[in-house]
Amino acid sequence: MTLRERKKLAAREALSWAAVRLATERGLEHVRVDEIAAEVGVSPRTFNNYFSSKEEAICASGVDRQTRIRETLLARPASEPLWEAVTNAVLEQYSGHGEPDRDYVMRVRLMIGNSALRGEFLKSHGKVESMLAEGIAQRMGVDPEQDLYPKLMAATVSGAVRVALGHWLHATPKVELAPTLVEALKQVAAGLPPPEKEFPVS
Amino acid sequence: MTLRERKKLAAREALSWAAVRLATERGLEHVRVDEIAAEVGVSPRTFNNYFSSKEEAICASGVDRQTRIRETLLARPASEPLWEAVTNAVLEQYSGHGEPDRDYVMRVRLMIGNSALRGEFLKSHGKVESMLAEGIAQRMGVDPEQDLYPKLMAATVSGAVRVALGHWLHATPKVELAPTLVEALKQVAAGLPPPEKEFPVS
DNA sequence: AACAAATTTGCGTAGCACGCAAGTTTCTGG
DNA sequence: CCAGAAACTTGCGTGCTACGCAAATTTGTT
Repeated sequence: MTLRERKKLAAREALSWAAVRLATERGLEHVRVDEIAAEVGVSPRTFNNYFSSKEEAICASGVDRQTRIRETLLARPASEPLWEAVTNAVLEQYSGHGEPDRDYVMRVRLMIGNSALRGEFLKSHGKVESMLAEGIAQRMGVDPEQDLYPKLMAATVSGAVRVALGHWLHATPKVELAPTLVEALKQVAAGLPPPEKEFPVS
Repeated sequence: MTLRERKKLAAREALSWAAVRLATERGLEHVRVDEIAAEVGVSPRTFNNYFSSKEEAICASGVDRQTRIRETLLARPASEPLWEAVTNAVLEQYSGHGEPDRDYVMRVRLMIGNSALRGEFLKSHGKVESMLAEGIAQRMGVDPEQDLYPKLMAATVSGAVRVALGHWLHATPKVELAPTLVEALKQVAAGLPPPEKEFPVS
């Protein structure tokens, strides 16, 4: 990787993290773009070369990492059934911060809590969803524009992840993330069978 | 319904439609907030009392209508199985413009095509998703904060609708909307079984 | 070392969201 | 029908922001 690219990536990440840090400290509305730029030692104009809003900058650090879900998925053994592979790929994404990653929690809470960020959060999940769809299509060897399946599965998985994240954040008493993710994915993979109040007949 | 409320609603809809009309004519970036306000005969400041951006205004007309999905769902006969009721509720939402509603097509195409609007589009679908989750929870008689199921199903359905819409818009040759929706919903309700290349056993 | 390509930066501009404090319309109860 | 209250509209002012453009700087290539 060339120097240029490394520098660019570093700047991008630095800006994103600075944005997150300042926003968690003072609240998003009390952070100005200039300050984020200053924090990194870069001109305000440059900030806008990387991101077109502070909201985007805040979400970027998450998206960038999760965008690799495509590769993560393709790296799974080909023998694995599709749903299993996808589930494992998702879990790998979130296994870095197994549980006690305060920073990560803060960031997600920030994103979901602040209404100005929720929109950008959804937008960012959209990007991840595209990546995932590509990965699925590639693994299945089908054209994602022709066949509904990949996008459908990507949307479903992405939705499940989103819901699981939200639940994990707000649940009282606390629950663990990984099991919640697994449970959510298992349910959608089973077609969300309506929970029976009585025991189902065998 | 009191006069005040009627006027307010009328203003809101007028603003939203004016925004859509102007945006389809000239492209979003060549529409200024002042013009939208002028078109409706209202002060620019008032526009911002209703919407906090042109993007929001454009999506609003769609969201407002679809927000009724909660009532639509609750109005379905209680005897109907959940998935069936949800599917029918969704179809009802989109049956008004069965197929040839040019205005509607233009608006959706505008929203999905323009990158500035895609974010707002996702945001708006998020609102619909919440409504749907509430409806499902209410119909099931469970607490949506406690039980994952309603949000999970809402996210899944909402994702399927989104994908179906996208496919319907871009597919060549053209496909019909309703069958596409039904197919997408059927697939997610079945847990997206991996399509077999060979015939499945039994 | 020298040239080409990409990136940063400052400047200028147009636009926008929103708080606030009148002014205006609608609603309510007597 | 008529006050007084409540809701909504409007104009103004302000600070922030996104982005085009062109010059300066940095990085890559031969």
